[in-house]
Amino acid sequence: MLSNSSKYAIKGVLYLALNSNRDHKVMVRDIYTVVHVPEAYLAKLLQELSRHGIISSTRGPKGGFYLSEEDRKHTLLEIVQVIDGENRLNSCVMGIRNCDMDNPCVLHKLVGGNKSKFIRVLESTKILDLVDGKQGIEEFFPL
Amino acid sequence: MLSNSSKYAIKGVLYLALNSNRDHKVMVRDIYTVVHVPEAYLAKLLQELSRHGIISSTRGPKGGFYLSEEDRKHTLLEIVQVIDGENRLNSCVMGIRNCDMDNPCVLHKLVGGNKSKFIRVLESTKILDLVDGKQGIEEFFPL
DNA sequence: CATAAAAAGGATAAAAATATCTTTTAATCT
DNA sequence: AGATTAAAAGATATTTTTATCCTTTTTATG
Repeated sequence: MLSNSSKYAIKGVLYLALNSNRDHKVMVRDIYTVVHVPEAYLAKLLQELSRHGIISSTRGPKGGFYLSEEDRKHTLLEIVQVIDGENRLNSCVMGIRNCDMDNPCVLHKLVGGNKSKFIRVLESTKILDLVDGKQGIEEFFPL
Repeated sequence: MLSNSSKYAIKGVLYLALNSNRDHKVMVRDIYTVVHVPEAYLAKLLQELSRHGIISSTRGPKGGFYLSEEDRKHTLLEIVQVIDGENRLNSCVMGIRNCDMDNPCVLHKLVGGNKSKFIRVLESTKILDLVDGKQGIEEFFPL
């Protein structure tokens, strides 16, 4: 449903949400040990998100990745779509051909409701929603 | 969430549910064109299910795969567990360490509810439930 | 008993996902 | 300007998943 890559990406972004801003950028090196994702791999994912304007980055000394206030308004779904592509989430849970959310097959009806709900959650959850909750920051870690 | 292999397996079993019984066994050859799964690959999956006693088979002329009345009482979850292993479905949706359904992380709470529901559907749906519905057989195909 | 039909099993191949390594580009700081 | 730092980009490697092929074993039937 979600690839590892997407999960990694979300974790990375969550770290950024908690620990970065325009004046405090963080290097992949600071992130990867905390979120338990291989450094180079995480770098790739963040680069991809950056290219798509989901997160921000600058090169060079004092550079790094960070989230602007605007960035924080992006949804989890946007992250997933950048990393996994548009299709993965929308295709039939059961892999049935010619079957999607609009025209669900019999198996789809069984489980499809849950899935669309899952997507709706991703769609309606902004990055800032994750952090602005009542929970303390600690609750997020270890990721 | 579900591997392709699991989906293939479920489709194959569904075909068996609709088209086989102890007195009418079917060959992989009859199934694979209908459910759009590569012949040899489907054979492997069905063999695996057969070894685990989820479906039945006999060799030789007039042999093939089929579902006994007992077989039909197996759940979709059992199929998935044979094919994907126990772990895949139970691990955290977000891939967070030390997080499972009993001790959900923050991200888990967001989406975890949907997932456990998904699992509960798989768990509570027997093979015969799929076929005994009001829907006509045609509705299941093309798979 | 011979033969053919069909699953079972083993070994290999191809593709996709995951991960690492190396080089390039851009920013900052002497 | 030159040195250094860090992301960006590109190339390569590894692992897992998916798929195929080929041989062996079992079994019904003539």
